Amino acid sequence: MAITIKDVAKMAGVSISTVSRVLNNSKPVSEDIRERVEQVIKETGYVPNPVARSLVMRKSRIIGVIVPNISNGRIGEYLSGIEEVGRMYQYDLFLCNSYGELKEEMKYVELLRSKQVAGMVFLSWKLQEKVVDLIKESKIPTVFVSKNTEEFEDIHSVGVDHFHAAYDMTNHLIGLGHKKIAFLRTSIEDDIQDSTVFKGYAKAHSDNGLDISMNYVLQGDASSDSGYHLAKQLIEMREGRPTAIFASSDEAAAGALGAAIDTGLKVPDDISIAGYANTAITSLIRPALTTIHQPLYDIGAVSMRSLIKNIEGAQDVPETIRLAYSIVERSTTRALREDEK
Amino acid sequence: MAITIKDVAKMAGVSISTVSRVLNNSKPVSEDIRERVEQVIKETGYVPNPVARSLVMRKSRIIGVIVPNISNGRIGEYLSGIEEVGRMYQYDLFLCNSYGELKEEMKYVELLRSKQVAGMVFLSWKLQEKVVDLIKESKIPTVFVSKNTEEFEDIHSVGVDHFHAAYDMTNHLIGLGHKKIAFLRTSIEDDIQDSTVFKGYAKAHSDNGLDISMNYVLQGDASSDSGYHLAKQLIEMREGRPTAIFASSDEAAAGALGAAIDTGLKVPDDISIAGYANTAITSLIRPALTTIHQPLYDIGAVSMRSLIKNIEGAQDVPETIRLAYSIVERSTTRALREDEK
DNA sequence: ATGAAAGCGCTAACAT
DNA sequence: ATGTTAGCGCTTTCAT
Repeated sequence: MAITIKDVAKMAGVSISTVSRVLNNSKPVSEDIRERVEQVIKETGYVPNPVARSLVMRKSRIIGVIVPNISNGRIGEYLSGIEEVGRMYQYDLFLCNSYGELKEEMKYVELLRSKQVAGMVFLSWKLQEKVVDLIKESKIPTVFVSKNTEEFEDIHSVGVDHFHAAYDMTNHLIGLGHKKIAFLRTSIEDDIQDSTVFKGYAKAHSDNGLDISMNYVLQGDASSDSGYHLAKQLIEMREGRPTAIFASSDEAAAGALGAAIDTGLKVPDDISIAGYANTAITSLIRPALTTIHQPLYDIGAVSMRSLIKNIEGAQDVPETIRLAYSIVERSTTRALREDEK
Repeated sequence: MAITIKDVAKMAGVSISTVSRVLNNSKPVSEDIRERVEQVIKETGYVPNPVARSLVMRKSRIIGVIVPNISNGRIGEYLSGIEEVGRMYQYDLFLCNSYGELKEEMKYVELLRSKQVAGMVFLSWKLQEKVVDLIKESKIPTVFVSKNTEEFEDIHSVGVDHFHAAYDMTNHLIGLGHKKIAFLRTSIEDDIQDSTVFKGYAKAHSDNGLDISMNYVLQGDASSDSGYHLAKQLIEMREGRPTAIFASSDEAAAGALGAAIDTGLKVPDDISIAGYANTAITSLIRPALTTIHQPLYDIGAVSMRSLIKNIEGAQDVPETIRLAYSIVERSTTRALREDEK
């Protein structure tokens, strides 16, 4: 059996309340007694039992983290940031993999609530109203990271302005002379018009007096496989083959690049490709991928810090934190010559 | 306040022990009472408080998972497997990122012990004796995943036979006619002779009557950056440039490939490259990377399953589980012509 | 400033 | 078969 507060009390010749007081600095304790207790703690290596603590305090130093896919590179980078600041503030992480499924998300929120977590970081490909409501009702301080956080009111969220990010990239492509820009969607919406990223893509077109053709807007998921197959479809178009592909995930963009190379196309000579998020693979593949840099690690870190501030300050002002993104032009995009436009 | 066992007992008109019994099926309860209690539970949506449970049982349904780097692709795949079977058996994951540092690893083991986790999955780039000893002493059921598990006795481990995997790949390369095979090491050992993977590389040479040149054995880490710079060194060699590079991580191999492409070399025409682990990037990059397939997801899943079996069976027979690996020949390697040998 | 005692929500030994 | 009770290890009134 591990040593308990009782043992420490006995050894120091004081009551357990006193030990608790020196442990938590909750009430004044005379100097000599404090020293005696601390001495015993050091000697015995006593560590308070966090389980007992949580029970009585109805609160733990555990942050529940719900993610849609642990093995995804982007999630990994968020997680690094989350973990880092969690550790800094002595919070522990309780990991839940929702597979992006609403049912799982709901289940995990309930689970975390029963675990008495101090707070939650909720990452999702696409936020659903039902979970948001459940979380609000649970009163557990939560920060959200998702592409569609702006659809909800009164929630804490950290991220990038996805609408403008997509807008800027599309605009950039148009500025390069591209008019036939395909868009690879990576999340399933009931209605495409709901997609924040798509809205940015569409707005950039209309602002430039360009129509978008739904033949160029393909639906898949964020995987490289999906990008590969979608791009293949695009490349095989008899006429009107797009001159650029904008994928809303780096993986899908990498897949598209693979498809281009496999079908003998040169990138960016024959087709331009742009990704989304600036994950590690973008600078690893050749040609290196043009993408939108998003400070994933920072988003993770900031969301965690903001969450902890919220927990400890017991404040509850919904905050929307937007971090800067930037277009990173690498080697998969180029300007069209006049005759190509 | 959430509803407790007391409330349920009162509402069902029974004692809390009875409720506890139907909850845990620990003792016979008459059919009608059981039904009444279950009815109340359903109506109220009561969920037992796992914290209180852990306190009295001195055990939780939490598995601590210590990993060296969450954002690493390989770790992500292990984690998926771990998470999946954990979920299947209703165990929750407590995540710790050690950054591969012994100090952190030790700290986390202590932390997890105080959290009364039911068991641990310990992933490490390189297992150190100190932490193994600490874990053994803690008596917490633990399964290890690391390249050097065979250096330790009486530990549970799941993985691949890294010695033979490296041996086979080197042998394969030699069979292709390569005699000048560079080796990119990815983990820092005090003594290179300690490295299991290096041993495989060396043995394949000696078995084929080949000497290894330490000029070809470069030391870096598992990152693509490291692979990039190391490969660049190799490529710039005035004479005796290696005809093949065997990197002990896919990322490093991908970096090496980038270096080759950037310096105008054709792969595999001018140089062959092989990686290690068959992570997602290997089939994403072009040319697709020859590597050693390791069932990462399965290793995660099997280690978790084996751990749970251990926890629940209360057995403690150290087991060494070796899963099959295989050489995956893709497009970064080729056979040398007679005149090139 | 210190100690005694209640109680957090639950399980399990003991009693009936 | 069911209820009573004693903790699990800790924090926090409430006395002193």
